[in-house]
Amino acid sequence: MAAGKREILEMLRELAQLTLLEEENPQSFRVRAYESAEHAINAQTAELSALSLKELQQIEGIGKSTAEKIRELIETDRVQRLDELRAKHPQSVVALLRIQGLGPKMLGRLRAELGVQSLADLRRVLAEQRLRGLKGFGEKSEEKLRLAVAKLEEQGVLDRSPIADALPLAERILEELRAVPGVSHAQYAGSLRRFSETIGDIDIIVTASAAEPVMQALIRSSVVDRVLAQGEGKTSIVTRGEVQVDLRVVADHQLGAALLYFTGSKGHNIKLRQRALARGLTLNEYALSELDSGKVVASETEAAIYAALGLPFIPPVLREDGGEIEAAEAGRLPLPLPALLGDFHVHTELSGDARSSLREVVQSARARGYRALAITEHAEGTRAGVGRAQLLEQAAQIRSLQAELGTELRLLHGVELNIGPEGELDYDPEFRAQFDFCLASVHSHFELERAAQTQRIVRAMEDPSVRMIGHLAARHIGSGPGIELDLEAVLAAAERTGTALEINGSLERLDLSVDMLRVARQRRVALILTSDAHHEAELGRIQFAALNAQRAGVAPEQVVNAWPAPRMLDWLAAKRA
DNA sequence: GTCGTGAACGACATATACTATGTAGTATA
Repeated sequence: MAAGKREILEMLRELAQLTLLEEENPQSFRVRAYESAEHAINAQTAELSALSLKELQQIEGIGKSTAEKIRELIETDRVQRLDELRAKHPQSVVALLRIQGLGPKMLGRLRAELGVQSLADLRRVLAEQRLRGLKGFGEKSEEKLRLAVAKLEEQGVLDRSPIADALPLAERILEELRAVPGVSHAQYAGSLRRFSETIGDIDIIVTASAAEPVMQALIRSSVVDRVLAQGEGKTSIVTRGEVQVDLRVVADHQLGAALLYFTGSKGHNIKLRQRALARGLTLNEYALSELDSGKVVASETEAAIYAALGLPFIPPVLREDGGEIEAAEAGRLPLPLPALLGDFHVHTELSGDARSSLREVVQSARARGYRALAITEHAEGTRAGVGRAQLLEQAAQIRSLQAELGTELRLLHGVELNIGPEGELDYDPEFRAQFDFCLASVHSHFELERAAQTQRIVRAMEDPSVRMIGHLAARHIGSGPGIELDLEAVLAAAERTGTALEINGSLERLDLSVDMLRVARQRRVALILTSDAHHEAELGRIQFAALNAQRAGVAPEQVVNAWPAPRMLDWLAAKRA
């Protein structure tokens, strides 16, 4: 099979890693070039195997050499340069790079001077205490390496955590740190603040009158398994759940610079620092200053630093080094979504897996200023599903509640239909037609092949009762990859049938994903943000959906619940042709 | 490795903290 985007990305990643071993220098131009090519390819949405050598070179960051390697991979399924490097640096050696604290230079010396070619070799020289004999190594570095090897063998390399795990953990740690006397501000930064789907480590910024008590509070926290590093300004720990947490304590007036630095991304930071240099300024995690005099230009807020660099504030979710600085400069940053006026995927205690009463959910929606709310229990096709009699009873309750509410909040009696393996839906057409709002989603048969999955979704869309497809990919971040789909075919069907697609705000799902949204925003497909709340307190999750939409650059015009209330209500009332 | 300038070559490399060693490696965004 011809290589696709995934294979090309894997090739570039491996080239970068092997070249790192080859040159023993992380700053090598080649390593950086492969990494930037990986970045460039990742941003492509076109079918790469169809691109010629020339067309590939049109992509910024792809030159002659990389373009040739990509074509070579597509045409022959192998790359000569890669094979050569693989021969020189066997997989057993590459694997050693995953040991924390072991970089390309030390690894190079272990190979050259002690003949280490695998984890087994490394374990042997550690046992024989031969490492401490090397220049620049001592007992401590030997012990540190021994510990790192043990950790790697125990449970593999530190994995990235799904955001659904990392966010609550970060909130919990922040709560502990905020309780420390002298702390004026504590928040998370890093990929968590950029709202990435998975989080490598949790970065926390604290401003406080003194750093030491804050560091001590973290080290003594019950979540801590071990301390990796501890200095005056920075402390790193690993939690018992194997998540690394980095804490920085800075002065109040440094908060903006610290946040900017620790929020990243790395590529975004480098671009900002280069931009600073071009203006005779230098940017570090403490301040933006004049290069020659050292005079501080801005440091207190991120906005002030961006402004001093001639840029508007760039929201954290956009700081991925994906052209956002250029867009900001040209005034083309995507607009944030306006206040959302409704939620169209909410469960009450009637669903077996939800907790709040109808009244509690409605109260929460009112408090949020919503103009529309769809109550959408699971239909009978799922485990937590609800039968006809109960739904009819709920319809009556909703009618009477609506009478109390007047026009302030329009209640919709909805349901979340289950899409069966063949696209079949719950109940019967007449019963489904009674609902104000039906969404349909996949909850099982994830293993069907791509064509069958696409077909079942399209069939569901063609049913006149279905207004929206819920969590299209049916994935669970970190555990279930979801179903394979022909996204273009699904989008075409959504356009044709006027079916909206959900942006589900549950942190386990975040579905449509950012990648899918980037494709969907090119089409005339209506999108609806939802919380998929199973408790009244979870209505706020709709903001996570909004972050995902913003990250993908979705325009407000495409989002039904970002429209003015009359237009949104018209859309809901409209019967499909 | 890429890219821009000018047709082969030079420029490109942000800024800092921590650790274990006595200058450098590794790590972080």
